[in-house]
Amino acid sequence: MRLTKKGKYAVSAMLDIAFVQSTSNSYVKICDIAERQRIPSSYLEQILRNLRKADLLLAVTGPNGGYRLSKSSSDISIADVVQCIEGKIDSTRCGGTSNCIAGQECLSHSLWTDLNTEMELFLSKRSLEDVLKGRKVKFSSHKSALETKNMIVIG
Amino acid sequence: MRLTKKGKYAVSAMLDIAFVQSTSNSYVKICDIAERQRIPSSYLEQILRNLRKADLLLAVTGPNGGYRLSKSSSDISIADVVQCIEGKIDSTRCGGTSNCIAGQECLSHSLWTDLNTEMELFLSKRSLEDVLKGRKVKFSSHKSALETKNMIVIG
DNA sequence: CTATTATTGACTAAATAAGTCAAGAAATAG
DNA sequence: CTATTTCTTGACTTATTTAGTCAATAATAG
Repeated sequence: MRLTKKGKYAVSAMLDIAFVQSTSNSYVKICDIAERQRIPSSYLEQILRNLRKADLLLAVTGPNGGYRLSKSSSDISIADVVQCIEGKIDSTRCGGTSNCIAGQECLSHSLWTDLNTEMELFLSKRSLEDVLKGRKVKFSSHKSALETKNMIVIG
Repeated sequence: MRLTKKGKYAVSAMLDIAFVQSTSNSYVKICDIAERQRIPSSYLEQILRNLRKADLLLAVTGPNGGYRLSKSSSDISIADVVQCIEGKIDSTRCGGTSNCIAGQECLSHSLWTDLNTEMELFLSKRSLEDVLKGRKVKFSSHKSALETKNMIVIG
């Protein structure tokens, strides 16, 4: 499997957006996400662009624009996000063709495909909402999203 | 998690050795493993060296020398092999320190550590022997290991 | 019109993985 | 003891991937 910073940034960003949406109705700007999640904003642009193309995000240009989840945070799995950014998970040597060596499938082939399946399952079972809920929130609810901006550590 | 060609080569090589040992008593030479498993032999040297340093292999120099497993194939897990080559699996952004962002633990932190745990467990549960046994062997048992050499695709 | 914000694609830099090499040391067969 | 076989070592190069940058463009609210 592949799980790079880019994929982790993507998950952090999606969780950030999901969180902001859960407390306000506004669109979320790249630069705000970048600041909160400590992600280089020009890199984040690239990432959010892919998430949008994959229809996981909606974007609105212009003043008060930004990003929104395209569907409920309970309908987007971590696997959706990771696969969008990292591509299809594949641990095999042959790229899944089973032509590992001299046209034959090797034994570790199924070891790696089984591992893939395991990981995909793990990430598919968890929605953004699940992950958000897993957290003991660190700020009191009467504060606005803006006020607590610096405290949100959803990364 | 990290799982590169190097780690997969290592697993292939260990399975190859385990297999040869299960049919004969001889030490297994780098160049034979390299040929069967299609691994650049000078790269394989480097890999086997690490497996030896980690006491997963024993080596004997000189004519009829080569490598042997240091213990039973049922006592060496895939996790042992992968961790020896790839180092400790760590998917978190902070390197496990929980200082993800501004000194605070981020929410996805536990997502990634849980994923780590899951994968480690998966690989720990499988010994070399288990993986070998999972295979429907493709050659009849009356042939010698040497005769069937080219058919062994344990990769 | 102007300010704001996403969009695009091509670009560079840094890190990591993959692979090579040459010289050496150990063991053994003969 | 000598020639051959085989592992040992460490430094090296190259290729690939990841990470990050940038500048110009397009859309929209007010």
